[in-house]
Amino acid sequence: MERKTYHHGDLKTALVEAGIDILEAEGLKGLSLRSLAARVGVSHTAPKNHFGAMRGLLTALAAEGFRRHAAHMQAGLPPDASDAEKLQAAMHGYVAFVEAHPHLYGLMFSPDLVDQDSPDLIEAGHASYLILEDLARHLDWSRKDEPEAQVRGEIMLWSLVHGYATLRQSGKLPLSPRTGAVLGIAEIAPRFGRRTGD
Amino acid sequence: MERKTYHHGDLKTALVEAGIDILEAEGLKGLSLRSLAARVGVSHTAPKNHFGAMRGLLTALAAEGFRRHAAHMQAGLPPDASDAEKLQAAMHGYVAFVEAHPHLYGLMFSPDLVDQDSPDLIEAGHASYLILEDLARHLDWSRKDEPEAQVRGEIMLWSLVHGYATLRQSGKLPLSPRTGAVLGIAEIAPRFGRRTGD
DNA sequence: AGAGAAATCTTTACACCGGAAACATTCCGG
DNA sequence: CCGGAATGTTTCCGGTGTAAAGATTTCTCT
Repeated sequence: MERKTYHHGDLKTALVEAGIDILEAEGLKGLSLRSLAARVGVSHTAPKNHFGAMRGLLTALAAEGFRRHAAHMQAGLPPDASDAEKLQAAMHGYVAFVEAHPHLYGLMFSPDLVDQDSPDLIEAGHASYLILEDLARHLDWSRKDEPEAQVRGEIMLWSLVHGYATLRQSGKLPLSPRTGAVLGIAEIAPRFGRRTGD
Repeated sequence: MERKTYHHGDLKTALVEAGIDILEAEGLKGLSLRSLAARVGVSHTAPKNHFGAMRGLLTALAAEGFRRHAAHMQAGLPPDASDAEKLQAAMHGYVAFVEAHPHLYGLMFSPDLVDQDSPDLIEAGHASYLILEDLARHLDWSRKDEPEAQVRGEIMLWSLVHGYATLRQSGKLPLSPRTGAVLGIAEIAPRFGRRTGD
């Protein structure tokens, strides 16, 4: 990458894009400030002006990861379908995204590498979570003696998808298609809650 | 750490113990071959004889993590209790361990840092999983049209605990005690499956 | 338009890191 | 008891993140 001007023009977004590219191609260990800067055609200290330090860069990458994650789930929702079917599709999209971008998803949940207080990250993460939450809202988790079971149910749903996806990612679950299929868990999930009106 | 003999005597286990200590005190970024070797009182290349490289050391740490994880769950099981109560206790112990040793648990599920083919790691990981599996075996997940629902149920249970624990660890779940309490999810979990004979 | 301030990028230097290679010391089995 | 194997050290190398100081461009204000 050569450039003619002293200033890059849009270095910040270029670094984020190249950073995600490296992350997906080589994983975290392949992502260094120097290799990243070289790819963009800039000195290895240039990123400091935009991200402060490595931690800031990784935080920006994680936030972008949440945005892409949300977009991927959103894009996979069938427009005319029941809530249960939409939830199923969202969970399927969730797991598929993790499987397609394991390093990026891992970074998104690495508090040691990412600044959890970043407003950008918090907003992107919350927006992503809202997709699942909205779909789970239509399930009835309540019991008379547990007024907060609804919220707890949403957390459970998230825990289930996140846990399954990360276990797959870490190679702990052999992907025997009949037992571990993504669809399997997405099919069975809505049975956790009794649908309203059932 | 000073020593009088040229040979350490039991360097391998000393490195594992010190490695876990550093991991828990400072996290992964604080764990370097040099800092570790210095703490044990040995040159920074000495670990190579026992672990080959950094990857081998981290693999040994992860395997030890699985052993401690299993021991922690096992120790927390009430001796005279129903299967449902034991499962509850095991899940509680699972989450508690992750919360007490976040960096160690994170390493245990980091395929980029750990050799997933290590026999030692595989055995330790499997032994740990068996605790949950045995307890979940007494739940009846089966439906007539899904002969493999039992296995799928065990995977779901593991996904749920693992997902909840790691979401907590990553700070994504605010620990509002009434909604996110560890006990809450442990209480609600057995309802996923219909107990045999209910 | 022009001058000073701010933003952006480079160069240089430093401490730390993991790993390879050659060497020193100790242990252990024939 | 001796020679090979195991264990540990020294030295060196390329690579890393970051701090500091200087160069270049753009922005802002008058």
